[in-house]
Amino acid sequence: MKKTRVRFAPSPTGPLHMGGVRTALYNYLYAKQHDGDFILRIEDTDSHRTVPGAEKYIIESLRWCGIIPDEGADINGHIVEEKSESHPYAPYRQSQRKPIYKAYAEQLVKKGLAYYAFDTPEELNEKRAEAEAEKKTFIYNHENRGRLRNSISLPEAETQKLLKETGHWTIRFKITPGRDIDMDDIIRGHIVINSSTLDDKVLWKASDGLPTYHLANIVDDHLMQITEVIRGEEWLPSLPLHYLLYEAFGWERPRFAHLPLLLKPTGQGKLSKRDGDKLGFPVFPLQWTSPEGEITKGYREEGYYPQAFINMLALLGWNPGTDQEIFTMDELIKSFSLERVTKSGARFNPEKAKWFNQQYLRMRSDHDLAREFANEIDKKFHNREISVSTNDMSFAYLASLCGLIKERAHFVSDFWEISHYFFEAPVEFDEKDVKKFWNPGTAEKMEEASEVINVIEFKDIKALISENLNKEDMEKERRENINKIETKLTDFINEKGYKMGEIMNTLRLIFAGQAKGLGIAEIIFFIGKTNAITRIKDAIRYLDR
RNA sequence: GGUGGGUUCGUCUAAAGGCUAGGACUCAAGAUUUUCAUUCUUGCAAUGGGGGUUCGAUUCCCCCACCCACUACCA
Repeated sequence: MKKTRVRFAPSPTGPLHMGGVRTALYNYLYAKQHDGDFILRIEDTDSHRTVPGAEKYIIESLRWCGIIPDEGADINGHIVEEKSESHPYAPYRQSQRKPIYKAYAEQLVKKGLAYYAFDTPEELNEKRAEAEAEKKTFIYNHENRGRLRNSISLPEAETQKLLKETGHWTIRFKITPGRDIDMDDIIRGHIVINSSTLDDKVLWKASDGLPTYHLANIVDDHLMQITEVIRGEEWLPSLPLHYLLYEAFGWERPRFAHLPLLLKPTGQGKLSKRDGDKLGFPVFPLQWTSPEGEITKGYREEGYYPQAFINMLALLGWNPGTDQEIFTMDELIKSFSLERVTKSGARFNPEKAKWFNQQYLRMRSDHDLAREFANEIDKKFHNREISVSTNDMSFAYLASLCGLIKERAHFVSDFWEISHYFFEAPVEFDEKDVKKFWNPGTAEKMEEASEVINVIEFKDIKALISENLNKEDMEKERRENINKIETKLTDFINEKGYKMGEIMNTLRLIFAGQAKGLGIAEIIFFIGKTNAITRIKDAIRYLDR
């Protein structure tokens, strides 16, 4: 049994988008499930389209997602250029494999399966334009090649002369017409195509001495002993060509699987790189800065966890056949199968993506969340005093707070919005809520509430933290103290015959600036007695004018 | 235009000829809660159309419609 070897072979023409990440992911899952290798190969045979930084971006994106190539890139995230035991097929960048390809193309010419063509791009464009004017399509194929300038139509001497004198000739694959090509796709099953519909594709071009995608792809997949080619559906039309190429070389071909496309959330067409900013969700895993300096945000910068991002992508076009939706990478490796990949294109749903992140946020420990939240705060207020990350005392406070608010957020970046009033008194009060809850007599009730709070004997969060309790005791104490505050407050409200909603919401308005948020007892427990009373006094002064 | 691929709730999908077409996201309602959120319950909502084959089609076959991809010396 041959060792499973699959590859992800992106072209560094720009940032990798999420469709590309999914293709890489499926390759990776398949490889790991079969105890095989996942190879990264850079297909940069079009030097004009190569974008500086794109290659690095692709590798970093895959690393962020936890998709680490076994071959192709080293542990530092650089494409491997020198052969070694762990990288026997180096270099893994096609531009650096340049010397390899010409001989293979020539080999096909010798076999009579390919030929030299001398038509210039301008000549061909002209032909295409002419055909289009007649509402036809110009195809470089068996019908036309006899009328074009190539080694089939031209005398041998002329061919030799042109090969020597011109620098822009190409080698084209000679398609024999009238053959039904039987193909198998792991996802789509049996497909038949007649070779007459194919054109004589360029395999190699003298202008830059480089192969085209098709040749480079087949040669490298063969040389690198690839066993399964898992790629996007846009390659399905090239499958017959690739079958014929393997046949022409006399090589055993890999098995093929063509993945469904990722479609735009709204409107028509496949998800494209431009959709991101337009529709308000990222299309890229990481932030991308174009060579022109234009910045596009990625999932990482939007606050997504890579695990959530990967999980979401895995389920876009594949399902396990069960109701399970949350998967770790290891679980994905165990459950994945190409047979259960969907055939039809999948429309990407940004709402579901957020939901996935919410699920992962909740699974996170308070400690981890606190660290992430501290970073957020530092980023937000690097010039202000609210810096909690460096202070152990505050960090414990943060962790405890995170445990309380994580149910209410999709992202850590939501945390500040939800909990800012734990760090500083509200700077303004919601007008509607003031109108609703601040009536004649409210000030007096708040005075009373403030007195009640003043006499409650409780330890606030800071006091508990300073006691260095263990986890269980801490949790127990926390609950007991919050309960105590709550009981005293409700007793007061009931004894006075006040309305629960009225008093509680007014207090919330005072503490949080609006009539929504966490439990009053929890807020008091966190901001502490002194702080709570000060806020009430200040609010009365401010609102009771 | 040509070639190929596809088509189940708004979206992602399950049902490999056989229970009332199931689940998730979204949305709505209710319960819980001092508010918001969470949680729980309930609800809305689909087999593109037409022919076959069959006792019985989401499923198999044919035609149509629509969507998508490809159609470069790009990948």
